[in-house]
Amino acid sequence: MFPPLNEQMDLIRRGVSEIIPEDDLVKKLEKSIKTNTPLRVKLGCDPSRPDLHLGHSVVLRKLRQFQDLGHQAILIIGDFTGMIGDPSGRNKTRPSLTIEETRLNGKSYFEQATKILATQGVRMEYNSQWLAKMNFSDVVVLAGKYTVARMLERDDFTNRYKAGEPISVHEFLYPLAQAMDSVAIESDVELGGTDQKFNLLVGRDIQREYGLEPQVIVTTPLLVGTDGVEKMSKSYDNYIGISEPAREMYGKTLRIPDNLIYTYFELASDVSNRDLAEIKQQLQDSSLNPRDLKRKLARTLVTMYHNSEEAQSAEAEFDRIFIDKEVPDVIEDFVLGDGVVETTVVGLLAISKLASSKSEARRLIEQGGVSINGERVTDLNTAIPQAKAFVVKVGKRKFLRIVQA
RNA sequence: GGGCAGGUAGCGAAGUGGUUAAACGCAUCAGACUGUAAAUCUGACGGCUCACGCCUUCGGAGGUUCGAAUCCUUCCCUGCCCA
Repeated sequence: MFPPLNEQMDLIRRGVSEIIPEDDLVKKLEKSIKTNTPLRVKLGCDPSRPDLHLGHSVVLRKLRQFQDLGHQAILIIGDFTGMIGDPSGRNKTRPSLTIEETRLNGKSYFEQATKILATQGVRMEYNSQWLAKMNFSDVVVLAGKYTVARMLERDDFTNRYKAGEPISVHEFLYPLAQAMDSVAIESDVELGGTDQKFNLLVGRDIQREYGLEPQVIVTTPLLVGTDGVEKMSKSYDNYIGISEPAREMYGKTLRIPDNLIYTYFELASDVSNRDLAEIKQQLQDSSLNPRDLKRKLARTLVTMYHNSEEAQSAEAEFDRIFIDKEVPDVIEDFVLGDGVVETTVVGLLAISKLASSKSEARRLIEQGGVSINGERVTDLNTAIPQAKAFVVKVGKRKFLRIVQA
C-alpha cells in the first residue's frame, strides 16, 4: 500500500526547510508501512484570511505529497483561535470574527485548498470542537505545562519584548491552543511554514504531557512575495492568489523580480527536479532571457490553477496590452447615467473610481497617466468626449469603457 | 500603588505657540528607461478649487490664546523602572 521508505523520504525532503526530528519521521514511516496505517498529517489554517495565495500553496503542496504517499491529511480550521484574534502583533486590533464568519471562511479555505489537495482524502476539523469545551481549570492546567521563559524563546516574542512592544498574556495561549489541536487529533506529523516552528515544537511537548507520542514537525520555506522582500502576505499586498483570474495571475507573475524565478519554480510549481536544474543553469549562464523563463513560470502557474487554454489566452492578452500597447479584448463597462452631470475627465475619473478623488485624478492627468481612446490627456479641463462609448486608460493597466446613456 | 517616557499622515520618524498640511526615510502612485522585471532618474503623495484660496488632520474630549501638533485640564492607550 505504501511506497518504500526511501522513496517516501525523498519526496518528503524535497523543498522542505527542516524535519524535526528526522529520525522520528523514519520510525513513524517504518511503523506505518509495517502496520499498513497511514500517518495523520496535520496542517493548521487561519480562517481570518480566507484568500489563499502561492505562499500557502507551498505547505499545502507538501501536504498533498503526503496524501499521494497514502497518508491522512487533516486540515484544522482555527475557528476558535480566529474568534479571539491574531497574536502576530502586526495587525493591532483585528476584529474578532463571529462563529458564522469563521465557518464561512473555513469553507472557503477548504474549497481553495482542494485546488491543491486530493479532495476525497481530506479530513477537516474545526478546533472549536475541543477548544471551546475547555473550562478555565482546563486552561490553567494546560498553561501550567509551559514556562514563561520557554515562551519567550519564540523569536516574535523575544523581539517584541526587547523592542518594548506590548505582548498580551493571551498570546501565550496561542501556541498552547494550537498544541491542543495536535493532542485532540493525535497527529503524527504537523506541517507549517518556518515561522511556525516554535508553535509546532510546543505541540510536541504538549502531546508528550498528555501521554502521546510527539509529532514530527516539517517546516517549509516562506515564499517571498512579488516585491522580492517581504514574505508573501495579503497585508503586504505582494501576493498572487490561487483563485485569481488567469490574467491577473499571469500579469502578477511576470512582474516578479528576476531573482525570484527559480524559487517560485522550486516551491510553487510541479516542475521536475531535472527541469529545475536546467532552469537554474539557464538563469546562471544567461543562455535564455530571464523574461522567457518568467513567461514559462507564469504559464505554468496559470495552468496549475486554471488550465492551459487560459494560460495561452492570458499570455496573448498580456502581449497585446504591454508589448503591442493595445487595448484588452475585454474591458469592463461603466455607464454614465442621465443624472450624471460630470463633464470633465477629472470628474469622470473620480466617479468611475479610476481615481480615488478629484485631486488624485488631476494628479494622474498632470503626470501623463491618463489617456482616452489612446490619446494622452494633457489638459485638466479636458471635457468628456461626446462619443457614445470610449475607453479610458489610467496608469499602465487600468482600463474602463465609458458608455453614455 | 508610586515614578518616568511616549501616543504625529499607510509605516517609521522630525517638529515644542504663528512663515507647519506638517521635515526626512520607507511604502505607494504616475512618467522616463527597460524585458513587462530589477536598478536608476523625474514628479506626486489629506480633501475641495483653473487659480488666489478655502476646509479637515497630529490618541479622545474640553479649555487658554488674535493664533495650538506645540500651553493647561481631563480621559483613554503603550513601554520602562520601583513596590
